[in-house]
Amino acid sequence: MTKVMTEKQKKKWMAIIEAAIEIFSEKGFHNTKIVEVAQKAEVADGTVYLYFKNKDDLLITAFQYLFKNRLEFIKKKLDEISDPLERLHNFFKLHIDYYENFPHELRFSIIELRQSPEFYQKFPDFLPMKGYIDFIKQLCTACAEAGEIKHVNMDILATMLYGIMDFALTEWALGYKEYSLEEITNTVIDILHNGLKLENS
Amino acid sequence: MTKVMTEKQKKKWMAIIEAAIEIFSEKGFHNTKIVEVAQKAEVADGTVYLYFKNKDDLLITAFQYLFKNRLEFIKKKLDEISDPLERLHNFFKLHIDYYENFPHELRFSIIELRQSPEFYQKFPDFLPMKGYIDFIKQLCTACAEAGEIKHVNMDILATMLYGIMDFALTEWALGYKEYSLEEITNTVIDILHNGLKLENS
Amino acid sequence: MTKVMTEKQKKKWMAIIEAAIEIFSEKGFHNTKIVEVAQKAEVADGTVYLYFKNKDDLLITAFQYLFKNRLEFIKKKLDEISDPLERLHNFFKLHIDYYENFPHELRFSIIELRQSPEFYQKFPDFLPMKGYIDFIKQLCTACAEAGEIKHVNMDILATMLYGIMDFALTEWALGYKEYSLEEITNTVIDILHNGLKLENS
Amino acid sequence: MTKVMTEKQKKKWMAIIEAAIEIFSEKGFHNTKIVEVAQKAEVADGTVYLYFKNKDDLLITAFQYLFKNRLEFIKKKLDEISDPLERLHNFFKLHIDYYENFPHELRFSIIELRQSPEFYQKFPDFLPMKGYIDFIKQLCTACAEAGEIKHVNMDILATMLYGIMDFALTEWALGYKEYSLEEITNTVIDILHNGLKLENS
DNA sequence: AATGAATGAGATTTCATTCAT
DNA sequence: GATGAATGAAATCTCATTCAT
Repeated sequence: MTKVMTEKQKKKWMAIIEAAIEIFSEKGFHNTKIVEVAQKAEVADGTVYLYFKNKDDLLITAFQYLFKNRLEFIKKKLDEISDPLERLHNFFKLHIDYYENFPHELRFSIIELRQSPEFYQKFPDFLPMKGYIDFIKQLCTACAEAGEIKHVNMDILATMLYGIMDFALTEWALGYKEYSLEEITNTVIDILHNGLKLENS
Repeated sequence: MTKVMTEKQKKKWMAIIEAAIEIFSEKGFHNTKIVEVAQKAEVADGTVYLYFKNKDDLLITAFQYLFKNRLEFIKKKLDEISDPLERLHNFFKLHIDYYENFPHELRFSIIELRQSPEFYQKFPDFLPMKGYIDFIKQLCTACAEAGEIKHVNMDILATMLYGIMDFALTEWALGYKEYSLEEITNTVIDILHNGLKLENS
Repeated sequence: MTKVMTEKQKKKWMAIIEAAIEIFSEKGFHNTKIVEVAQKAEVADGTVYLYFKNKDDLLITAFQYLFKNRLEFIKKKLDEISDPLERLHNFFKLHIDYYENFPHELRFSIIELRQSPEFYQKFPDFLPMKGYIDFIKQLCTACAEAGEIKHVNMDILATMLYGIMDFALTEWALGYKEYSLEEITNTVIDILHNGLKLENS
Repeated sequence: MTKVMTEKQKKKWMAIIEAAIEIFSEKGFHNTKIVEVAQKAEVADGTVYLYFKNKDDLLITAFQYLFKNRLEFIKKKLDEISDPLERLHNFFKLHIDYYENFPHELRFSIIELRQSPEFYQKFPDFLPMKGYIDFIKQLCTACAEAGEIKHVNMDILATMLYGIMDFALTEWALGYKEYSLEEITNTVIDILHNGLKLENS
């Protein structure tokens, strides 16, 4: 794809990406046909190849687009808050909110994120979650520095937080559990903050 | 496959399952060719179809085999411990130990577990994690009843615990982080038990 | 296949159908490989599937094409004749002529027409001979109404006539008999018309 | 297969042939699996290959067995009749009777008789109908010699007669027509004997 | 640039046949 | 001789990608 795109081309690029995300999340990468994506984006099959090198490239670009969007959405909202702990708690809520509003993006990032190792070997620079987890780490570090939480390994903490959210959302999305997302959020925040230990123990 | 198998057949069945797990975890389900599995198991392509209905069946059976084995392995070890909290902590350690010993099983269960929704629709009874999470729930409930931890929603707690382990292991397996698995385990246990709140806050 | 075809596409469609008829009649349906058909039609394997849903569809469409063509060819020629008996006799001759001119169509319709019951169960609407036998029935009925032949069960008569032609042609096509097709035609017409009874008996 | 068979082996041979005829006639040659035949005959798959060289051989032998049996059955019955015309008429009735009693043999001989030309090329000696049509020819010749019917080309007449019966039975077997087999037989005999010409024409 | 018809490599699965027991 | 597990060749059909228009 040429570097500079006209407005019209940018629109087409986005139409394809968004069609791709929607269908990837419904059917999974391997069960998605390029024709379907093209049809949903209202372009010809061949056109997809004018904008993306191949199907892999479409997937990767879709991920990056998705994570970048989500992080921007959340960062913007968090800008209004200054207290570090408050910011961390709200991050959780926003992350979960986001998926309530864009459910197939959830399915997409959950289902397709974990590609085969071969995929990662082929594209070692594909680290869509990195920016995301780094941001969580920053939030945690800020809390620790403000004396609001303990000093633990912040890499581990951030990973742990992402993992909890990711898994809980997965289970919720797959419809196995009856509890509400809000209930999850509150329970998780409570456990993390206060621990499981009984107060008087 | 006929219900009753001779010893020889059982061996072949296992050879195929294990070859499948290994290759599925290296390449992912869709990039694995039955011929490869057959070759690794040292049987002919057609033989795979004597033991498994089709590729999907092979995947499903592989999962069930894996989860059953892991849970049995862990349950056996935990039998020696009676203190509920001790049992919960050890469960963590054993879960993580297990994967240190069988690394491609980790990759397999992490990578392939979350199939496309279509897959779940096709096989609604395929809930390999269910038994696993139920067991975690039992461990937690025992702790709560013994007055060792707070009474929270045990479904959420169990899911959360699984999610943490799962995600941390994924990150570790994919090689993004330098910290050791032991460090993860200890940090996680500490956070969950004592919370992130500073002692004197 | 889309309903509307360009001239170029129609040509390709016909090339495939005709290649199929030729090879089906040489080798039979089950011994015909799609690749062979594609090669003879000078298209890629995949192209066959752009024009026909699958191999069964190709067979069915080929039949319909063949019977429709033959019936049209014969009807056109018969239009020039008005005497009912004359028309019936000429129908015979034309039917047989047709196959002398298009020998593999003969082999095709003879060999493949009688598929397994399963085939008929799968495609209950596939009655390529129906139009053909109905037309014979009309010819016979016209003769009877014109007082040129006896009133017998016209369904049976039509079926009988088709059966005679079909079987005689088969034997001839398979090369068992030395007698000419013309000799067959004349003998058959004589027997049917005058009966086997001796004049003076 | 060794030339000399014990009683037990003969039984097995027949069990396989009869299973084959039954399944071939239900599903057609190409849709019949050797395993199915073996199961119905209550032998192992491998055993079929002890008695028959391969699937083709099984088909050929089945045909020969069938035609020989039918012809013997009919000849025996006809032995009781001496008038040539009577014998010819009864041949018709018996032929049709036979199939009423053994319906899948009908389907079998109708469906599978006309294999691909390749099949005939491979097995030029496979002429199961030959003996049958020859017999019809003898019956006709006898009538002619006895002055009961006209002298026409007896090859053609015999072929014609077989063709009529075959096609009428096919149509009847496939269930397209409502008329009874008896009605067919009588109409056919009448037409052949008296012709279609009106008496007074 | 956009189209979509055409391509053809590739993978699952079946099943006739073999062969060790 | 009988068994039936194992073999592996073979064929349909799909779909990412190309390319003539």
